[in-house]
Amino acid sequence: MTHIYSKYPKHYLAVDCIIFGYDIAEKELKLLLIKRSFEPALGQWSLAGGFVQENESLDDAAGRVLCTLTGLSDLYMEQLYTYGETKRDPGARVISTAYFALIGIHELDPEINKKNGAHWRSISSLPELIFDHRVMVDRALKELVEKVKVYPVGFELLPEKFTLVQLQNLYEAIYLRNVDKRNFRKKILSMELLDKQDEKERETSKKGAWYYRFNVEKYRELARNGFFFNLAVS
Amino acid sequence: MTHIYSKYPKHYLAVDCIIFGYDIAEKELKLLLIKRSFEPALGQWSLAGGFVQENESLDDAAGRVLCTLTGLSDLYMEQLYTYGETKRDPGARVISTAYFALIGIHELDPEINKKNGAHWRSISSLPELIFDHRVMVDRALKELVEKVKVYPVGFELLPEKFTLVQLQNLYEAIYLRNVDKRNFRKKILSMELLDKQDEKERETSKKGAWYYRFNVEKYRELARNGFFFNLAVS
DNA sequence: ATTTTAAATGTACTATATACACTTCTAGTT
DNA sequence: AACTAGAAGTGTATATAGTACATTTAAAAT
Repeated sequence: MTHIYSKYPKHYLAVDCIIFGYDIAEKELKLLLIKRSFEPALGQWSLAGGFVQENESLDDAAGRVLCTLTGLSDLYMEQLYTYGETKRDPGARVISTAYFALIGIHELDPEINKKNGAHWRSISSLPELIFDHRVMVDRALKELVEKVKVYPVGFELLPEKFTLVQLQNLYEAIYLRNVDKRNFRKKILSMELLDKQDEKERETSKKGAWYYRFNVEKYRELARNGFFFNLAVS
Repeated sequence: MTHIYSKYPKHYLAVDCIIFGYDIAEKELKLLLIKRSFEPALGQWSLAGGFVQENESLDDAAGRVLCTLTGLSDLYMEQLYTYGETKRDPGARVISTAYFALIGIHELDPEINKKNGAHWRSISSLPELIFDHRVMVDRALKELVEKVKVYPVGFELLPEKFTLVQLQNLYEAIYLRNVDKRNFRKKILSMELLDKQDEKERETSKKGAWYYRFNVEKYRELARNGFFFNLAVS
């Protein structure tokens, strides 16, 4: 007996991951891209992707792709959009769900990258990407800008301990504009979500800059009570 | 010769549409739901959906489903989220991309609804829905609330001509809270996007309320120059 | 003429966002 | 020991936007 749905066509389904990182030294937002080692489009740059298997959800598939590539699990990850144009992949019709992920570059072993053909590339000078991957990246960038305004996701791109200067530089790299130092500090500190550490970062200045940590528990507690994170600039 | 992707599994792909309408008289947000006339889940309530065909994009599929159901094309429509849990449909593994659409209830011929088994149901008293459709609706509702704050999409739910009272009632129905009449009017009128008509709505009061029209061209022009629509309330 | 009902209107206050420049700290140099 | 250099750190005044709030106006019905 044929299945009730059997008169409908089936499709290849993929996930593609837009993986953001932030380079503290260069003060630049980066993307983890793959130099393809297989056809079609061998040798060209692409997002990390993979086909959705029978027994895994979309989220699982994206998590698997991310974990295979980075060796990391429990990354910040979010579904972005599903791209379903019939001709988007010249190899065959493939529908692809894009995910964006945020990872601290420091967490990632450069050896793993080498092994996987993965490279961090600056947002400001991206190579040409295959298929509609550039469209995905542009959407992810927009989403990231909106997201960091009202959710404390920027911290995912920094190490556990970070300075206010580093945090501000990150926001400037995402917003692509300068932010007033005093207003930025006033705003973030007034939320009382950052715990000042007894330790200074001493690489970039003689004076040194105090380390802070983002207090996730406190944020969750406040958010439950209707608190809204906000670091938007106009 | 087998195709390069042939080692990967294929999947059923569907679209489901969360169709919002607004009842001016009842001042209530509504959803267009289907009483299923086929298995699985015959007789239960569901969103309007359909399978994605070989030769159509996801957007096309959603447009087709909407058009089949309502007889209307060029509806306001937007991709919402893709649901890919393996067991979400008990009939078979089906990945579904949810779209939300906004339509003016007045535009829709009640006869077409009858023919299609479609019914407008109040958001405040929705029946139980099949599969994960309730989850889709909840996400769409959240999205709608955020959307009407910063984009002029609420007008899609009203007739061409509407009064400020009707517009405010719509926002109150979406926000699920009362809004100050004077502040609301001040805000929307200061944007100078509404063209006052020489005609009054006379059904609901002796005095009558002036009709307005939303000026799309003006909005587009302003938006190009960095203007941001905003009818958020805190 | 009076009543009734919903539409229409303005101002004072509060909170948030923005603009802006000097002082502090400390390692390295003289 | 004093000086220099370079980045970290800090406060206030102004402008803008958000909020709270009550009376008048219009017109149909009696």
